[in-house]
Amino acid sequence: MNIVKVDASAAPSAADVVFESIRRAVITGDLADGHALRQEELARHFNTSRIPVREALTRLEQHGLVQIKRHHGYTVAGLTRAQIEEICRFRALLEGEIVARAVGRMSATALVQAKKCCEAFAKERDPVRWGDLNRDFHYTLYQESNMPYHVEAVYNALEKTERYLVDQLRMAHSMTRARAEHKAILEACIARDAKTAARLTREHILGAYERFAEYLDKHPETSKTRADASAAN
Amino acid sequence: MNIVKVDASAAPSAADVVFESIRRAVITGDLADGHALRQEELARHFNTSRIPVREALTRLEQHGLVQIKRHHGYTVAGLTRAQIEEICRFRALLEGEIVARAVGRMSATALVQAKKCCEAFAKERDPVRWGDLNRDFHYTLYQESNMPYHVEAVYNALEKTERYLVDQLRMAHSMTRARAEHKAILEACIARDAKTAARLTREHILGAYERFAEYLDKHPETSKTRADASAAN
DNA sequence: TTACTGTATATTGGATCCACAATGCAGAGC
DNA sequence: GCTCTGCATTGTGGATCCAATATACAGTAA
Repeated sequence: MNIVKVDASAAPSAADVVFESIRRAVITGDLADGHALRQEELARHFNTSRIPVREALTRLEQHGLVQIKRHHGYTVAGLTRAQIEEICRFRALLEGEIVARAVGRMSATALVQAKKCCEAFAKERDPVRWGDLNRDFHYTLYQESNMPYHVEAVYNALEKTERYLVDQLRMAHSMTRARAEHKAILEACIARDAKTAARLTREHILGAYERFAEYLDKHPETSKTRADASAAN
Repeated sequence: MNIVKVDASAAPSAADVVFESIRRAVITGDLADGHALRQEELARHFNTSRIPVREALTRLEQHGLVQIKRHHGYTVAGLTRAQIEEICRFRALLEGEIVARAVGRMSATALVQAKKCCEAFAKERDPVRWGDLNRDFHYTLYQESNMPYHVEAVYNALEKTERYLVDQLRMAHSMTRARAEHKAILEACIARDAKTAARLTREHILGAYERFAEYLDKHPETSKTRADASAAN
């Protein structure tokens, strides 16, 4: 047959669309922490009934991106500073292990792709794209680690904190620092130096948290998030 | 007031009940890998409509305990041997870190409780209870680590593999070995020796996988699971 | 016989409807 | 004025209903 082959059964369901859409809005920070997610309103917004909306919300709840209180509905789940810190430690531990394992297996094409991601990140001037480009760079390095479960865990951890950490990149020197750190990690990978790549990755992640925390200490009032609010119930 | 105080709003929803029930059946192995979960059938079984059943199933899917194929329904998600291995490595990495952190903070009451769990596990003769008792022991050690996100990740990882690994405990000497390993971990914790506790924990987890893998190599035919089957689709 | 087509059945995905809980407010009683 | 009760409104949790897809099978044409 001369017709392009596509798997029609892979078409996204309404619940998939709603899930991805809300997920994106939460992880980018477009939906503020604590924002109430009304089922009827979302159903109208996506032109469906409440059923797919509810499925999307239960999925998001399992990811920890939204919270539910019985008969009160779903709200965007904010993280406390302590939670953000723990998640960063979690990522540092795992991502260090993943790159260490991946370095030995990295193909030439993967390294080329990583270089491109690294450069794209370095060049990008629009802060809203930094999150995606940063993610692209790291996941390119991880893709041949053959540790899908670890990578998935990192992915879930990252998406919970990304909106808080990206803000920190807007600070003076933070972006130049991130560029340099990416470059150093990439070079360690090219040199097949697993130990260094792992250490640099851990430092990169924990350093980002440190700068985020410093920023919060200095300018608590500018915090658009509730990251420093204590558990509010 | 003299009436006992309970939070009525914390009462489980129908979806909660269905979720917990199916979850338990999957992690204990009562529901075999690949088993089809029919919504109507489950709804009748739990005396509800399909709506709470569907919510439970979407939650289980996010946990990776069941799989969905569009318009074909949900099935119990089995793991391949490679996946089990990776999850064990994941647990070893995290649980090592968690105990290391927890050892310094462990209260006397937690240590007493851990000792009780350790003994209860050692004494138990019914294999179906081993999984729970093993979990109780380890989580008692972790509960004061102040790393809830890490513990949660371990919990999710463990529940996916438990049904495969518990079988291995029925083998000759495996249970005695597990008892001894638990005792050694507990003693390292009492001695506040974080490094040893972490090392022993990692060895405990990876050792259990090794013995599981050996068992599979020797008796592939007895494998009630599809752990060694290649991706079946 | 064999390949193909149309239909019946089973089951899922989604829409609509209903019951009940939570909140806000107005009015009664003090 | 203050508190308490009852009602109206809003929104969630669950039930029922409908549409669309997948499978099985019978019937038909070559």
